[in-house]
Amino acid sequence: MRKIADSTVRRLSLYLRFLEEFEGRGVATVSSNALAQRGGTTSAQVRKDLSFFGSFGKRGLGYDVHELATTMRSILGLGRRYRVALVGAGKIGSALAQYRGFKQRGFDIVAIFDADPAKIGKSWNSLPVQDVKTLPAALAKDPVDIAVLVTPAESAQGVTEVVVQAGIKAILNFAPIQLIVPEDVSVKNVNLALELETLSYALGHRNGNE
Amino acid sequence: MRKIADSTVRRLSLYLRFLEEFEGRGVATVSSNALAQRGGTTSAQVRKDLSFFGSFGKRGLGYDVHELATTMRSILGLGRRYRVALVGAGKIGSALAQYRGFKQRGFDIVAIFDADPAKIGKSWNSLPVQDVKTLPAALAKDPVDIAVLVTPAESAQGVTEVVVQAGIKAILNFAPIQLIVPEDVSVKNVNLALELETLSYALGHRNGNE
DNA sequence: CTATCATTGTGAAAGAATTCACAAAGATAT
DNA sequence: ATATCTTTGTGAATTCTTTCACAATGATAG
Repeated sequence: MRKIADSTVRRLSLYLRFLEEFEGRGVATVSSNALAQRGGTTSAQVRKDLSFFGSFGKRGLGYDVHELATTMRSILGLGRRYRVALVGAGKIGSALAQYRGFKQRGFDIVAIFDADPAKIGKSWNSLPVQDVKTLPAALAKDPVDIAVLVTPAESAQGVTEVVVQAGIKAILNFAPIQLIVPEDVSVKNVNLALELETLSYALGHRNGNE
Repeated sequence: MRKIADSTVRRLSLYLRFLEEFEGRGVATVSSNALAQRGGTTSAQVRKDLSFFGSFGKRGLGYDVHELATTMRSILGLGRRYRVALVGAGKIGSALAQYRGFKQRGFDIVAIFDADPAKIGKSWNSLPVQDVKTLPAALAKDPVDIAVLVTPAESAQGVTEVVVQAGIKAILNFAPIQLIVPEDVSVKNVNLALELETLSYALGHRNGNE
């Protein structure tokens, strides 16, 4: 399949959220324009995004909410649950472990690792914090789909190599460095301080919103 | 000044981080290529990004690390500290309140608000959780620069209107909805579940990393 | 059954962002 | 000094993304 832009995939994910919201409210059909307004984009953008994957609407009527939601879930690979390992049991890691949003959307945190002896052995949300040294063995026994890295910047690349070695193909990285990975491994970066810095830039240059 | 792309600003923020790292290691000069490699981009991209703001390098030599870092900080508006109010004292909010990364980079959380009577009055990291109803009065007395919204989706727009009314011009939004704001207010969205969903898309379509 | 209205799907156009490629400037070695 | 090497800054070319605009399709009202 043709390469789909990251920005398109993100929007699909948003559309799905809106579709589920409409579904919950019992709305049966929705137009590209309604989706667009809810997502802060244009109806042409919505239709173009969908068109990369097929044609799902009815002219004159719009899209069947339930049907489109199902299609979106299938495109996004959300028809199954994902096993997630969390590496790094610091402040942010702790919040993620407890955050219900992940589980709600099909992502189950099934293992937590850290290097700090003070944390190893403690239980978090009923999961034991394991020694990161045991990560290869643990993942060999119980493989996971996704690793979430919440380590300090200086240990992130090392941990990356270990999880890649363990066969993981998807990493959500909170450490503020660019990870080097083989090209069949997907990495998404989240950098909270960086988001604040783009806001401080905007405050200094007063140019509207994103 | 000419409108600068958001992607450029984000990269500048990354470059600054690398520059500070080089600075810490006592490196005196750096080439666009060195910065590019560290940031997972190209040297032409680095030079183009910088060129929007001026010309800071020496041909044949590169950039003075300290000088460029100072320039970047000034461009990004990081020559000062920012007062931040946190709205929403849930799991993620709690982690952010404790996260040292913000303070380190000049962002001080100075007030926390929530609507839940069970949380109001408790202290978090030595800051009292205040009733969100008192937000307008509190911000009138002690203004802040940035609001971080960590509320449920359904209350986010309401809170937004309150903080906008209070004169805030920058919002970091963790709620999974598109906030409607006047155009002189900057909004940055962070949506963790959405990041995981782009990973699940990638896992299903096996197309390399971001 | 006909006219009108709503809405999709999509090529083509416009607009943005990235990469290329090279002259200009300066560093370094001999 | 001179030749060679390094690296910047930047227009031009390219590639990617978004928006436009409209024919095609079907719904709806009279």
